[in-house]
Amino acid sequence: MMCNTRLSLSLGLSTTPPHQNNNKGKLSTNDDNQELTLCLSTSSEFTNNYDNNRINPQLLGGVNSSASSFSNTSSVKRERDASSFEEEVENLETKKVLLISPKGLVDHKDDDEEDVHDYGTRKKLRLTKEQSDVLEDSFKEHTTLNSKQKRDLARRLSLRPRQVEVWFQNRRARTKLKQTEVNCEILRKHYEELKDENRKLNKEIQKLKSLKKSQSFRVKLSAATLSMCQSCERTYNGGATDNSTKISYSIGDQKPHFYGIPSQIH
DNA sequence: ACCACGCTCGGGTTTACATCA
DNA sequence: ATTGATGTAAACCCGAGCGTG
Repeated sequence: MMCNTRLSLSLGLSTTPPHQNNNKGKLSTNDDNQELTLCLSTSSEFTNNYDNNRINPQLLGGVNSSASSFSNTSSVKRERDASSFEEEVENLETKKVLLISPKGLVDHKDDDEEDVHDYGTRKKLRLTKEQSDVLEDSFKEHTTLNSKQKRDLARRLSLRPRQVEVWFQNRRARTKLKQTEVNCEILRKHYEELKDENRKLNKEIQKLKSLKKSQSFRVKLSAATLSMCQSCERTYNGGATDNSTKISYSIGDQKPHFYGIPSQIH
């Protein structure tokens, strides 16, 4: 257990870290922070103070101006079960020393405010099995939530509506990703089939080419039996009488014109 | 019609945490 | 027992679209 006692004293106007700003990324000043606060606690107590009672980390840490400036904390044991706000306040009351302006400590966190570690790093809540199951069941019924459904679900699961909203957003993203993977696999199989078909067709082409070659060889052997091509009327007449092997060549035509051979090419 | 505002969503990213070698 | 790599998922950021006053 960490017992590094920390003493923090800060004074003055501070800027809310972007990551905890409700206005998503837009920096804003918080006039309410114009207060003098002195906190004495262990590091884990700092966590509780900030997570549950919304002390601005600027007030705890002092002069830093970004969330990452507070991230040098050791890992904090995650809280699987959401404890009630009252319990947290009670814990705080026994641990903290608050000299001036308790406002920051006693304000209940808003729906959109997230949990953060001491010094401003966000704390990641793991949903319990039961919470996940309920959310999954709800997702099966409807992949999006209206405000009332969200609130009801949040109340039922002791979560903030924002957490329910985020869960559904991430769940939809996961579903889509999975579907994309399935589609990708289908396309891959289709591609393999086409490749296979293409290979077969190429084989067929090679067969035909070799057949054509052998036929052309036969033509050479029976060159003397050529006769007129009826379509182009160009003649290389060898005077043969057997028209089963007759062939004629046309000027400007690469393809030989066959006679007597069942309509293979012409 | 235009504007400001709030809300929600999708897509992408960050990061706390768990697990495993 | 410790540690680094890796995967997962909660939380976040941002831009876009829509409804409303």
